[in-house]
Amino acid sequence: MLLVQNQLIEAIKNGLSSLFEIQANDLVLQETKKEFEGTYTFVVFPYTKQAGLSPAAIAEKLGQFVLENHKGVKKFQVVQGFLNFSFTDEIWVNALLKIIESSQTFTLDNKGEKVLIEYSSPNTNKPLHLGHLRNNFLGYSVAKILEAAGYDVIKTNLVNDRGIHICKSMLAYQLQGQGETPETSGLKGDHLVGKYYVAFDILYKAEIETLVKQGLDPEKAKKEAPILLKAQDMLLAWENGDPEVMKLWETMNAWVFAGFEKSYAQMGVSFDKIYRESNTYLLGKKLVEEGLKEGIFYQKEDQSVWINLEEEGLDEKLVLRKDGTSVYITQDMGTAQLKFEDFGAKKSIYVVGNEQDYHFEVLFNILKKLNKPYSLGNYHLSYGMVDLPTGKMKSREGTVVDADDLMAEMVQTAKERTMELGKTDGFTEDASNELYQQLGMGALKYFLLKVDPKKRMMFNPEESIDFQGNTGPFIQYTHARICSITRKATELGIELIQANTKGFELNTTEIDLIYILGLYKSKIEEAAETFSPSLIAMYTYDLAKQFNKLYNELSILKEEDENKRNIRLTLADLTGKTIQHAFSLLGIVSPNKM
RNA sequence: GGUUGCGUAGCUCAAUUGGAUAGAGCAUCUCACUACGGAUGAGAAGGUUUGGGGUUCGAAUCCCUACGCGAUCACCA
Repeated sequence: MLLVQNQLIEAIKNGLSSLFEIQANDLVLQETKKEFEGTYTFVVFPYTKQAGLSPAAIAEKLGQFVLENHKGVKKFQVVQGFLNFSFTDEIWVNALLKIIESSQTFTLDNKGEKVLIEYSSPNTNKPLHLGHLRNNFLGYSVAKILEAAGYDVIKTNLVNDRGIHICKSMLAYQLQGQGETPETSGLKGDHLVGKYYVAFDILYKAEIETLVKQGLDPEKAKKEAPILLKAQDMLLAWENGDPEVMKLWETMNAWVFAGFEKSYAQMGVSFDKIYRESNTYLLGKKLVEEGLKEGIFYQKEDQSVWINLEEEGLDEKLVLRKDGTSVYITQDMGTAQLKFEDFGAKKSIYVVGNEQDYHFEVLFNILKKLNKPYSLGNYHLSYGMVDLPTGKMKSREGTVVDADDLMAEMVQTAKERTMELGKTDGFTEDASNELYQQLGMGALKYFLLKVDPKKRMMFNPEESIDFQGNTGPFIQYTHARICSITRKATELGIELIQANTKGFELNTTEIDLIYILGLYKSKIEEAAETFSPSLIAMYTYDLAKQFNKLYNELSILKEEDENKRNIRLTLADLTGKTIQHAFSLLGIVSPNKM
């Protein structure tokens, strides 16, 4: 389609220049609105002054010129200042053949450029929740899209396995754990540890209350609660390598990692390399020391280390505490350095929620000041929070939608829905269970990915995620239906169209479908540039919808005209393959039967 | 309070980056079928794009302003 589009642009340019002596460089064609006839629309309003004619008159003359000078244009229509063009059927069939040829491999040419993407980034003090699901699905999908767009992608995960919050779970476990393990409790490791994170908060709040009752200022009470002080001591002990603390930390972390591994497997996401902050924070400290020598950082009287970013429009920022322990940003500096040493990629994408916009602005500015070779290609893919009707999720207060629970629920819903419809007749038990997985996870992933990543989105746990309309299962269904058609076609010995492009007559439904199919590769490109899986999701929906429309209006295998039958089968086949590929970019499986 | 993002149908989301009568799904109502898979298709209804001003041939989109909702401004991560 691109070729046709460019030819049309050229023809319009020539028309403008020879009719009105207007030299226009960047002409943009728009898609013609559904209610009008045509494929592309050229807006002539901007040229009325230069041409000295009414918009309609310009459009009329220009349309006539293009019709005479461009063989592929079948007709044009003028509506006010909008000039709409339609192409001949032959152009469309040729376009279809080109699309098929280029869809042999859907991926774009290799760009010879490495890109790092970091996503997931869980804390090892609690299980994953709904927000993490959006993060993981997004990160995985963006990685897939970048790969398809021709980049060499390295997926990384930075696990936040150290810090005061980890000590909180540990401390509560020490106090109340009584030797409980995942085995004895029957709880998944991350859930067990999360239980003690909540327990800490309860103890902490109780202590604050007591202190306040004793007449202490609430703000002061928050800082001086004994259990909090103990947690701080524990962090220091950890950084000093205290054997007992280290042992507990290792044990509890191992539980959490085992739990996460299961969750990741269920999500269908993976990583090329997993980093742990416990391994990178020392490197961060080293970078701080270097920067201190070079005068990029400075030390205050209490020994804490800072950077001044006021010139960049930001504040002073702490990079090392007065007791010498590292903070969040110290670790991120170390990780950035380590990632560069490991992979040498100059482009790096961080998939992290928009609550950390400020943090990443600071981090990227620090890296620039340090003049690191990887300091210019950083991008914070800042996605919006998932809101519940009750407001924001808070782990400590238990107002979270747990990731494992939600995924299990989705699979269960898929099962019920499928059994209601009696769709698993002839399936083995294993096959049915696999199908429920694919459908349930497809619904969930599509639900979270179809929305523009930058935007906040709403999730209502009371209303289950749909399986009809603009949903994953709707598109999966379309794919399965197409598979059924192509299976039958093979049995009947019906063939796809070959190179012969003469003598085909097309309906608008077919033309519209060819048009959409032709957009796919440019959608991949666009999604890669904007890091937006939602573009792929919306595209796939449009494609499936257009195919279903055709399916309802026209016969495919029962069509008696051989040319028509074969071209429709070709369209079905290509649609199925495109859906399958597009969904793979979203991390969604397209079953052949459902 | 400073910084920053957002506000579109009852609900959840779109809108080709300034273009035509603002589009989909869900929910509501009507219709199509002995079908190549109905987890479908066609249609109705639903909107002063938060309010008010401005910029121009043309504004959901850009500017100003008021209101509303988030995020952030930690020696938490």
